[in-house]
Amino acid sequence: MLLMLKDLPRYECLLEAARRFPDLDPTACEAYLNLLRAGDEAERRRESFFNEHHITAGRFTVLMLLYDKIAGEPLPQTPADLAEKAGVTRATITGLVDTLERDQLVTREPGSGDRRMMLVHLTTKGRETLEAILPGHFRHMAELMEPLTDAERRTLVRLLNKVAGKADSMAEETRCHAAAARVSLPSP
Amino acid sequence: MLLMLKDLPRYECLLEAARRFPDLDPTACEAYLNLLRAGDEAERRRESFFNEHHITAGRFTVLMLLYDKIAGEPLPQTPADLAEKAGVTRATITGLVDTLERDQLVTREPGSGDRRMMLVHLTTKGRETLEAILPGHFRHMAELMEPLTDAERRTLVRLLNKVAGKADSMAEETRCHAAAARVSLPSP
DNA sequence: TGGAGATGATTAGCCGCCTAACTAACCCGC
DNA sequence: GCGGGTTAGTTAGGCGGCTAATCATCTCCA
Repeated sequence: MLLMLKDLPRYECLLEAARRFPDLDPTACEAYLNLLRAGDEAERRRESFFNEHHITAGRFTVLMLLYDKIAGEPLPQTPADLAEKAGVTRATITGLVDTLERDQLVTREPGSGDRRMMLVHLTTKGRETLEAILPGHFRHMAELMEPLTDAERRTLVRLLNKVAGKADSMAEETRCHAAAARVSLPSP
Repeated sequence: MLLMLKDLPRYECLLEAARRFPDLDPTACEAYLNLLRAGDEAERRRESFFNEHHITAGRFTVLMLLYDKIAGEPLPQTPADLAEKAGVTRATITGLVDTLERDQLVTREPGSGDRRMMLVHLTTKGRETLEAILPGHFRHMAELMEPLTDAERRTLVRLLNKVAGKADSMAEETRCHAAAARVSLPSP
């Protein structure tokens, strides 16, 4: 969870500041700060909801990934798969699976063939825990989005997708620069 | 930073899932997941930018609060003020100010009158560090929001404000429940 | 066939955020 | 004045994210 300003600067202040900082684009800045704040608020509500159910967002995500295709069968997966789908490093998954295994919500087993691989399975207790949380979680989402009409939700999704796409391409660029740096400096 | 799904479920999957979970509102769920993902992506880009300048988002926020009114004079403030404005606990501010003081970007001094209070000051080095980062930070914001037109930015701000307002009122409600619980259970 | 490099998972250590508990100082009413 | 509740700041401990380094295994090619 990120540290964020509780009360955002007013737009007039941004205009004022833009006079001193030619790089400051007031409408971009306003949109950016509002996005960070709304995302942060939503995350805090989410974590608060999960805390009431004695789980964390990270653990919940792993359980959801193992539960997978909500209509289908739970599917054992490797830590690397989970890391890829969750968008975190494998080391983070190791830590989460450690605590989930301690609480008997998942099990770890050696995988098939390749002896480096592990397979993480959802246990019956894990499935029951998840299914006990899900309805409340869905209601929580619906409550948070309640002030938006369906049309507004569609608009919001469209605009957020534009921003997320841009963020993605910026991340890509950073990775390329890093790779290029590694090539030009073979052994640090 | 929160662990989040990299690829969101498609809308058809949500419709499918809604048949099994009557509490699932597909458009709310889609908007919610997109908000969390976009917020998370933006935070990652932000942290990545700050890392390149050897600072963290938390430390940057504290420096900004001390720099304050961008056009005005740096203003010493108490840790409690900083915590309130940043939306974190006082303990978090203590930790951030510890490292900022170690790096000589701020100083801590006993405050005026009330001997419990401390005043955190921005040092010259702190101000110079911040001013070296700000232009790039503004360009970073502008780049991320570049795919949106001015009209879209205004719309986005309006919709995000609705959601943030709702999140705020939900948090308020939680706090009231907690307070009520404390009253009805005088000594745990 | 055998060694180099790639790819699994894990470990160790840092950081920021949280809550809960503590200390010191303040204020207020008797 | 002085004792009780309140408030400021800190400390201690936990968690979850990250990177970098380690170890085991696999793969591929000379």
